[in-house]
Amino acid sequence: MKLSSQAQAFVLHFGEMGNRWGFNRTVGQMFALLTIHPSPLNAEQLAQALKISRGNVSMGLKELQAWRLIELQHQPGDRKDYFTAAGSIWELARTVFEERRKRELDPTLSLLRQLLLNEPQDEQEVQAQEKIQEVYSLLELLEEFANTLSKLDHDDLLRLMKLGSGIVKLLELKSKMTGGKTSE
Amino acid sequence: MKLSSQAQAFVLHFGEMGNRWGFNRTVGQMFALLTIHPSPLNAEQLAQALKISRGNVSMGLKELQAWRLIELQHQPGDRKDYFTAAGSIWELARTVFEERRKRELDPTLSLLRQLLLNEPQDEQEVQAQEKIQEVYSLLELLEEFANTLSKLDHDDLLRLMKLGSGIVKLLELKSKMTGGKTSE
DNA sequence: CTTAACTTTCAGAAATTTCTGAAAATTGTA
DNA sequence: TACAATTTTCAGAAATTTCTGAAAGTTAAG
Repeated sequence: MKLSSQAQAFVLHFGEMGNRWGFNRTVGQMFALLTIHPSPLNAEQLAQALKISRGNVSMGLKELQAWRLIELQHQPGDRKDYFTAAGSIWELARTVFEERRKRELDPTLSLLRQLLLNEPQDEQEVQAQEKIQEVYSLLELLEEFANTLSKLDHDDLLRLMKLGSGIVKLLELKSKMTGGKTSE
Repeated sequence: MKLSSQAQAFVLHFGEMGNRWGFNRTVGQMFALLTIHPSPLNAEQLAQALKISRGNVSMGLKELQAWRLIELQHQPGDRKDYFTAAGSIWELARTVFEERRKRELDPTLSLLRQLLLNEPQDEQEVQAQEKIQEVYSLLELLEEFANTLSKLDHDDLLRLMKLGSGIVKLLELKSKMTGGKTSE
């Protein structure tokens, strides 16, 4: 378990970006290491490579499994649990995307839905309600769009992402064919 | 500065989601309050409404300005600084999207670009390099796609997001016209 | 059943982040 | 310029998150 300086830098960086991506430093490092390492690793190896405690590794693995980002494997004749990244880079990215959608969007949608059930009691509340409705509509649309993207197969997703400004032309094309704008 | 229970719940929730969206509790609360409140608020009012210190408000306002999510206004005959959310809900969402792209993608792209400049020294490093290249390509594509989306005007964005599974048909349509798949 | 290999748990320690409030800095007005 | 109103800063306090490591739990093999 000797890391090249390349791998080292990669792992440390993902540790630092961890916060922003939704997990903590060591979880980020563990994920990066399992992603970049060619073969599965066990808890002991992770602890040693990252210089963190065995307990911390155990907790981190649990979290990465909750994110569905790693999977357990067994080596024949070895009782230890070995882990690897759950799939290709693209699959991992998809999973992160989906999990983040769940964690960042769903709780808010659920609360706002709740709030919109109440009857506003005065002018103040009517105005607040309107704002809440706007936020809700936007987030709901975003959620649906995210779902749509999640369901695209790899080729379609790739094509879509590569469209660039061609996307506008395509939208106009569609517009002409069906003869309508969504905002009308 | 009396908050309806609606507004209260909205503000508290955005405080709690704050972490996940890239800022801390009180910054999240301040942003929510400035978004839902019909008129601009000054620092004193924010401190009072959220029961936080004046200094904390000052720091929070600074951060929200760095995010370009609020803007300063002045009331005639009043020396205090008043703040409101910087634009409509849609504009705010766009801004959050762009700022997050900057914070979550750009540093990583920059590091990976750096790592890819090094000549791999052995087989291990060649393999690592390949993985890094994969991650880089994906993130770069994501960044470009995010840029494309950012540049779409409101109507186009709305149309795109509402396409749902229609998006596949549109992609196929394009495919037929130009006669190619991106993956070939 | 027993044991040894391994994993998980969790109380408290350490590290990090956030918050307070008093002092310093800034700014508009006279 | 002087001053009062307002905002900013920042050292230390408080709150929160993360981490450790020893103990408890689990599991496969004999």
